[in-house]
Amino acid sequence: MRSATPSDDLTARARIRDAAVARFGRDGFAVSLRTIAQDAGVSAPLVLHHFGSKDRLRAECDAHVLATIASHKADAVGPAGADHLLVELAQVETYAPLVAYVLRSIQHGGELARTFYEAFVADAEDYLRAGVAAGTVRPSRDEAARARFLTQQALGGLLVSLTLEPVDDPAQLGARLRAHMDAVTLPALELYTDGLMTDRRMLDAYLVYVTDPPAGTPAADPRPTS
Amino acid sequence: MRSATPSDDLTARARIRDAAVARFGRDGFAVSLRTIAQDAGVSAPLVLHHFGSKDRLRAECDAHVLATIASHKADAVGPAGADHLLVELAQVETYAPLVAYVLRSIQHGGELARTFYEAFVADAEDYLRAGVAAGTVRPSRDEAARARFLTQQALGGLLVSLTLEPVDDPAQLGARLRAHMDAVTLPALELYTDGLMTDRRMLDAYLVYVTDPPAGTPAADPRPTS
DNA sequence: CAGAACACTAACCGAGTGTTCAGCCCGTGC
DNA sequence: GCACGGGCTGAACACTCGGTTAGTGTTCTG
Repeated sequence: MRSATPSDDLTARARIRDAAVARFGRDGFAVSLRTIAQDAGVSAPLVLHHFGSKDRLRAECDAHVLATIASHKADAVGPAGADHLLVELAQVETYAPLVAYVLRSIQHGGELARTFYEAFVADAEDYLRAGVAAGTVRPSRDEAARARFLTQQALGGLLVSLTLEPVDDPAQLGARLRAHMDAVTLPALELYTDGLMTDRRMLDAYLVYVTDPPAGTPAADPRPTS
Repeated sequence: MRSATPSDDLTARARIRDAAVARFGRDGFAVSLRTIAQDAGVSAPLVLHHFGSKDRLRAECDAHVLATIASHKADAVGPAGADHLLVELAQVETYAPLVAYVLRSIQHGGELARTFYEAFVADAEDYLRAGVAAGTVRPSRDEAARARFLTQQALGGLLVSLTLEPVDDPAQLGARLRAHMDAVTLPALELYTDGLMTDRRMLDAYLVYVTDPPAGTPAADPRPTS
């Protein structure tokens, strides 16, 4: 579809899409079409005229954000995965709205959220595998679970921080994320380097527990009558 | 306020409040008063008659959930803090809606969310302090930051997991949270026991970086021309 | 210049929202 | 018997929402 001239993408349609991305990222997906239209400097029906419905506008925003960030992912290959990419990207003023949109999307759930999340998990798995191969990262008993765990926690921590102390001005999102990283780096590096426990008792206990669970269903089913 | 007879709290008013907590937890705070009223088996105006406005109903739900969970917190003093309390509580069928409400609240932000979060952070700080004193937990260079970091990540991970794969039936929330803990326990214990890195290079590099930052703005400025 | 195609808007629609109001039902006190 | 008052409801209000329609200019094409 959309076989029109390339200049088509530089006109009001793109303006509306960008305004929608910015508004969605700022205020969530419950914002009205009229607000978006006003931001773009057009009338509300024109939004529908171009995108058909609010859902399709949302879908187009998803695709746009996904494509834009994916195209800039190769460049920003840093030492840490997952959230670090978003933080780096949010520093660049232009991409801050896109990052806000992604975070809003993950907070809200839905298809794009899962897509991004799975991509982050895959990235983390690659990084960890490379680290293990290089000898800088300890191997895990379940590499996939560890990659998922780490990205889930990193992304979730970011989200909690941002939800509890929301950033009003999207221009300050970059600084805000940087502050989050600053607050998190020391505890994270401590934990990643030395761990938390002084001995292996809890881990060992869990390992024998999980390989040889105490007879019957563990704790989920209070009455294992079957 | 509410100096009425104690039986007042067992009637429709309480029924509406409970229905509201359940619905808010299930579908978020955007649900209509009519839906809540229907759940409670009353008319929509009666909800207003009892609570004045939707906001005040929300506030009353907040207070109720906060009081109920706080009163049961002393009992469920477990080994891990923060999210573990919620998981334990969600196992009990009666409290599952309350837990859903809390998580929904943290996802949404607002006052109650901050209240709960800060309480969790304080709890984690206590646990960690006790662990350090008992010699089972390594001391940190910044205990407050570590407590905040750990609860933020644990809570955020829970939230991300639940948002990306939402649970439809509130009765399954307990099982769902238990599954999350199962998926997370092994990587977490591995990380807490052995850490992630094989050497101290990154931590040491960060420590000298943070105590003696390279002149000028550190990393935010891509062109340290100075 | 005619005419089609396009970008765009004012006015409107039906649905759903929180909220208000007049009044019903029913137990209680005179 | 009857007024009364509180729990409660149906109808309706004012408002906003996403979406539709009909019609305006503008612009490009032949």
